[in-house]
Amino acid sequence: MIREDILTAAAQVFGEKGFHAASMQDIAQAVELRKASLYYHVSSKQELLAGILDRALDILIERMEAALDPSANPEDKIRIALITYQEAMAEYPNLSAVLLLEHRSLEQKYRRRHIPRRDRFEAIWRELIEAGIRSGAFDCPDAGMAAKALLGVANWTVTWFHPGGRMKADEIAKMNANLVLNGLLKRN
Amino acid sequence: MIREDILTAAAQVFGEKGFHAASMQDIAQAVELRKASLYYHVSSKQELLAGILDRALDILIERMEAALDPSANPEDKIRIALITYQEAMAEYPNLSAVLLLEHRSLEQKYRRRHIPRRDRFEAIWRELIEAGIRSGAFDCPDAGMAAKALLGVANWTVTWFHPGGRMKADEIAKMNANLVLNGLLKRN
DNA sequence: CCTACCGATCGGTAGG
DNA sequence: CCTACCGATCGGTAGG
Repeated sequence: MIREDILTAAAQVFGEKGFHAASMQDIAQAVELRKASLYYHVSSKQELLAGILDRALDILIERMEAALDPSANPEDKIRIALITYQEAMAEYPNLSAVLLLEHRSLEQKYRRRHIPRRDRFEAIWRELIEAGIRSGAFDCPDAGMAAKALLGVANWTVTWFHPGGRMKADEIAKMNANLVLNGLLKRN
Repeated sequence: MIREDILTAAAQVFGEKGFHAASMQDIAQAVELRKASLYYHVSSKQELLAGILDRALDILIERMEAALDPSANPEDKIRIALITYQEAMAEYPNLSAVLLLEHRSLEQKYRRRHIPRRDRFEAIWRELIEAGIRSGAFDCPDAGMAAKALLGVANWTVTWFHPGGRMKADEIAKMNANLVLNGLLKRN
């Protein structure tokens, strides 16, 4: 589908320049069409942004669900989830960057659909942490805050990670998972 | 100075809308001038952005240096630095948001001046962590990565914190500091 | 510090 | 999917 190609190109352009700095002309050039032709496949720049955010959340949630073993203990679940999440972000850097940094450019209409989905994604993390508190493994006064901290560690990587850098994505993912889990686990 | 007022207004507008979504007209309106009059005090929109980033780094570095006791142990230093940093960000939310999220809108000329300053700021954190590794207090395989993780926890708050929310800034600062330090400290 | 204005570019539409 | 074009707005300047 051409629409998929346009979405991918838009994610790249939005991810590199930011939503408002990117133009429909930039996207048209990336898919080798004229700007006006984009509007046969897409109704507006806003709808394109919303489509990217949907796709990004779909992929990330799907990956995490596929990786999580329901019978594992809370500690292992969080470790697996965190590593999977970070590796998926490294695999789809443009989608991730747009999801995490550009959603504020969404206008009301689309934002009201998106924010609840994003909140549900955040709730997955909070529930994983709550399970670890209930089991007695974690020493943590507030699961919601811990989820924000955990997501801060993971999400912040989109602002600085580049594939050619000193460390590979999976190394970063493991080290961050170790640090976060060490921070959550109870001390004896 | 009127220039200071313009900088403050610009930080607010850039912080709320993002650099490219904000117009010089928006800033003029906020300081009750005509758009053209801004150019008597400021040479360009880019220079405004650069001025905000300078001011933000100046304030944050000054605060941290004032709070740090050189004779304290590494663990206490990091705790104090982290709490001070987060409270300063809560006190200057617009400057902080622009510093952390809008620097990529800087054009080459200004970016080349800014990035080294920002890197030096990051180096402060890495060195604090290295001191803790040397003293034997921290169990951490890579100080640079730990600094990125720590900054992720702190910096990510600019994307979600609002003064009227469930938790106050100083509570968040303390909880994040506890989590990060717990993550860094060696287990016995 | 203002009014008036510039060329460029924006998102989007008409019509085929 | 194209050419041609729209009104609106952009950052910035001229001139006083």
